[in-house]
Amino acid sequence: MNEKLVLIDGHSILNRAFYGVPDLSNAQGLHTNAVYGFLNILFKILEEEKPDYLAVAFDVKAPTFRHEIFQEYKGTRKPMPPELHEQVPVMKEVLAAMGIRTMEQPGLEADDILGTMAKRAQEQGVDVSLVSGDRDLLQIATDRIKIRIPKTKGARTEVEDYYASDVEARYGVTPQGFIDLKALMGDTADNIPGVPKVGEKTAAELMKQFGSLDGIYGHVEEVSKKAVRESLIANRDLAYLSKTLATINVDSPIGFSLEETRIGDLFTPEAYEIFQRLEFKNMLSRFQEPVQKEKEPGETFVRVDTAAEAGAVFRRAAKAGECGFFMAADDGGAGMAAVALCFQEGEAFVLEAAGELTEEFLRRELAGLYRSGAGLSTFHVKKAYAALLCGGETAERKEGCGTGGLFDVLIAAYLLNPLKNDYAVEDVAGEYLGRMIPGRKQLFEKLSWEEAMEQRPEAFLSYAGRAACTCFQAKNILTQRLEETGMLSLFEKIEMPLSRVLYEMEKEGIAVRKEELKNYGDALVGRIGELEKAIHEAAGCEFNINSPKQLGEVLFEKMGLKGGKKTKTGYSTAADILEKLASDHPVVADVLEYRGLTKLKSTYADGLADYIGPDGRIHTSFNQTITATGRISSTEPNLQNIPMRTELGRLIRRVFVPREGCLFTDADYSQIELRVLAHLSGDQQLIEAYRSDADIHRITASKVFHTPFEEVTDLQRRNAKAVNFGIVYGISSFGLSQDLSITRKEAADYIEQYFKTYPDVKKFLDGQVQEAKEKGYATTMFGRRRPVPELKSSNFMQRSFGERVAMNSPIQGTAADIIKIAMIHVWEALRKQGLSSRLILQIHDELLIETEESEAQAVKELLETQMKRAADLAVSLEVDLHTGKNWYDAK
DNA sequence: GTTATCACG
DNA sequence: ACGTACGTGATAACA
Repeated sequence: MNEKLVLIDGHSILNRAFYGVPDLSNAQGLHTNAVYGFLNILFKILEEEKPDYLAVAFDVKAPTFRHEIFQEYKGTRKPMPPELHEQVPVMKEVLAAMGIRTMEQPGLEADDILGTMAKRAQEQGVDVSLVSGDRDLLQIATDRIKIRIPKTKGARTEVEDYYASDVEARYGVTPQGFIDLKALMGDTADNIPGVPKVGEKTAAELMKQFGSLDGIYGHVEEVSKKAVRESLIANRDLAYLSKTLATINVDSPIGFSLEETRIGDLFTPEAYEIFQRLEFKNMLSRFQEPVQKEKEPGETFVRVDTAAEAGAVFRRAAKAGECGFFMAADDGGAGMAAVALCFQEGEAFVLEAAGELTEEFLRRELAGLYRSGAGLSTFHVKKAYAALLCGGETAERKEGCGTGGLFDVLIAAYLLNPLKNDYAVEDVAGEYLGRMIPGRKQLFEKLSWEEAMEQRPEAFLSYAGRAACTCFQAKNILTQRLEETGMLSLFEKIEMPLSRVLYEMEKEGIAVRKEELKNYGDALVGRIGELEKAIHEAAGCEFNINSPKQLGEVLFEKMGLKGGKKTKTGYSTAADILEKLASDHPVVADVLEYRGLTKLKSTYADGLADYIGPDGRIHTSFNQTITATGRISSTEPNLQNIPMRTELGRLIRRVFVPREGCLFTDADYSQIELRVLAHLSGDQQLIEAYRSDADIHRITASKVFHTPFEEVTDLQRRNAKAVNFGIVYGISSFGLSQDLSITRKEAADYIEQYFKTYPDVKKFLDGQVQEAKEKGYATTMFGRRRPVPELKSSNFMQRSFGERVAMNSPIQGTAADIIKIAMIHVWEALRKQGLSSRLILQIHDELLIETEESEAQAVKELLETQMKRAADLAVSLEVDLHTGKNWYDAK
């Protein structure tokens, strides 16, 4: 078995990875997608080849790059985008850390280095795999040198392999012939002139006929096309010059030997640190276990397993006055595997729920610690309330939401960077304490806390201990960062109290009538069956209507509807496309109806049923650290997207009911985002419009279309409404034209008129973009920040997106801040007034209260008061109130 | 696991 | 010329 060398064309693969992998960046804003993609390709190749030697070649100077998709536009050399440029040194750093030889040499192109290395290795009896995205390398393929070209196919990469024989099979020329082919065609991107009049087709034909460049010139008179023949004769020198230029020099004077490329351990501690920094979390699992650092000097984790000792630990924590704790609890606070405490740097006590230390015991002790008035810092406080609050609250903490003294590291980290997909204790440790610690996934993969505790006791001890220490230590720095960024008050006054409110709302849940839900679902089945039959009949075959792929094929190929391609995988069958085709064939309407009904059935009728608990209620999760703008989200199930817009869908709200003796009170803000816009922009026209208390869309229509208020048509009002929405989203004429099915020109006119009507709105929006460009983030009225890294992108699309985000985020975010404030005040007012009515749902601009019948009036007044006064704007906040015996009736 | 679709504000 | 509305989450299909 021969030894094996893998050679990689560095810039080419990096370039390919850059365009093949969606934009990624780490916490420092460094782009990482190309490096990530490169490593994925590298690992795939290494797994397949298991080589003995490995090296990566770079050009010394690579100012420009040519991407595959630009190859057809010969001569277009795209400058390397800065997002890619900044990744080149990072890539080299990564390779160096992994002990992989990088080869670059002034005066030599990467191709020449690769070719020479490949040839020398071959001479030494070593098999070679050369990985490049560039087909030019095919010329050095032999029966021992394999050229491997990675292709991004959808999500994963496939590799095309070429030995010399494969080149011939695929292109009809030998690797040598490949050079001649290029010499004939030329390649402006590589500054190879080629022979005028000879393009891709002609060159291939000539090569087929004569076999080589020499062959062609040996029989040049036999070239049939006159123009080509004359050009060949006239440009003989040019052709041979081109050949020289196109030839990769496999005898370059390189200063690299095969031996120095021998592979060592790639997964070194240095590499581990870089991977951490780049946030390539899923790649960390490739590292051997021992990479998890030895305990830092002076770091001690103590396992405590008797009640007496545990009690002493809690007393010491209370005495210390400041304590970080970490609860290893998987679901919403129900089961707790362990709790770890840290009240002195570098020292943690881990209390596992076992033996004497029952969960109940731990909860009580924790609650006692909290009642003692100690400052507590933890990660995901919402999960801890079940413990913290057991046994009641102290009188002083019954004021407000009682979150004084609590600090949630998760929420703080979210506020400081709301764009991350997930937050974990280990990330906070790395980002804010500069301490790299092994992550949960890395240590325990998919184990539950309970399993981790049993199967990896030592790792569990140190993870839990470190987590507690991280909470303890991070509080200061996070507080400081919140202060510096102007978000401390947002954190203390809004987010922390809100976490308590959300906990209570989740615990409360909402009652759902199971039988009625079942009936609702059953009622859909009949019609779904009818539609299915009708659609299959119209199509003339049975197929899965739920498959966009099959549906597209049936509609657009078999039935010949004109639709054209829309998505990268095929035809779009989205509702807005189908609606435009509804008049072409009756089956389209059936498909749309079928879609609507199956959605109701699967997501709502069947989907919700799975979440009804033993208490007959659904307890959703309200997530506080998900959205980029500051909204909350709802999962398992999502109760923020229960149907509303169609009557049939809306009927499902009848199954959501208040408990016995209660009714629902529903309160929603009227156009809160537009009112926020009026306030933030200070536009007098818009403010006046709201002060006049008339239909805002109608007023806008009247002004924009220069029509007396009374004569505004429904269409004009609808258009004005769409413009109003568009403004909030960060308007573009294209987006508006799509929404209204009008031309872009007309849409642009509407927008222009709108801005003439409300000139300060335009000033405001422009200012927001400007400010976000300068600062790198957008800000809400309450200081919440959303970073907008897209504004720096060199890509037009991305940058435009950034601009819309810069316009939208302050508006959506401020509205989110306001309703959060309202929620806290409503919750506190209910408690203060001793009412038993409960806040149970929030749907962005709407609150739902399960209201004790006798408290109906009090609740109404309280809701209206608190919601209206949640923020002091230049326009009033209006609230619509409804009551009913189910959610449908209360809207 | 990713993609397309569609429910909500 | 580029190709889009802002913010979410659940489902089914498909790889």
